[in-house]
Amino acid sequence: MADRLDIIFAALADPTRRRILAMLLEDDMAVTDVAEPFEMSLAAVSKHLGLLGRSGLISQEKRGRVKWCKLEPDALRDASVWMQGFGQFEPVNLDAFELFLDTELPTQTKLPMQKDP
Amino acid sequence: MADRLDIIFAALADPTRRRILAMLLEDDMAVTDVAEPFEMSLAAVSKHLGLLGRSGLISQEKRGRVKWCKLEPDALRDASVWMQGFGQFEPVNLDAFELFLDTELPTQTKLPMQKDP
DNA sequence: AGTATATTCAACCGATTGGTTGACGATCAG
DNA sequence: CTGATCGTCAACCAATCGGTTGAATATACT
Repeated sequence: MADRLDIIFAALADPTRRRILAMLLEDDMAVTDVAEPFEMSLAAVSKHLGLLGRSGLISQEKRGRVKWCKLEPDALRDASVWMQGFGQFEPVNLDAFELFLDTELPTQTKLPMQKDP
Repeated sequence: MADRLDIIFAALADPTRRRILAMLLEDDMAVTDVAEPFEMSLAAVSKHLGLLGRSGLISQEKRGRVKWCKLEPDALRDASVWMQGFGQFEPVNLDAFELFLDTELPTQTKLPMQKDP
């Protein structure tokens, strides 16, 4: 039942996981290396990585005995789009932005309003 | 301890709360009216609103016996900026959006990239 | 004053979360 | 084969979450 956005936002709602994502922004890493800067156990970090993997924010590929973690920034798109719906705060000017939406993008532009089952 | 981003993302990680935010995008609402379309108890919705209030995503002002809830989209800015750091992808339509920014808006347009502590 | 409306509070519940530890299965090196 | 390394699994724990119900508190209506 858990919506995709639920999972993404929940994944982002933890500082350890955000820090992991920031680390992976620089380069792919093995699980052990991801865990190294943290003060918690390896198992704990492994769990975080598992959750990030299930959320789609990272992918994991095992090569030999090491499992490589790779950032998948595309997974953030839905969440980002959702937030854009509220982001009239955005760079500047609400009216101009709405005008932009209405004129430049004839198709699917309206903010992704979401029905709930 | 809980970082501001923790609270924001956690607040967004629930479909009920996202739906509430979407409702408030249209207009300010009283607690009872917010609760009306949901199948859960009023108290449950009140809790959600409390959490949204603590997150800063909405503000609440009591006038008479009714408490008005107002969306505060600025609270999303930090989270949005954080996500932009990973979102090399475009907000809506990259080219058109940048054109929009450059033409309609002479001032502060570039999206801020963010360093991580 | 008495009643209805708007909202929260308090206590409770089951499920989930973020962490621990110790054992375990793979895989590599000597 | 032996031993070290990589990573997960399973069981446990305390805290939080999302929901319920019933009582309590304001404020408004008549």
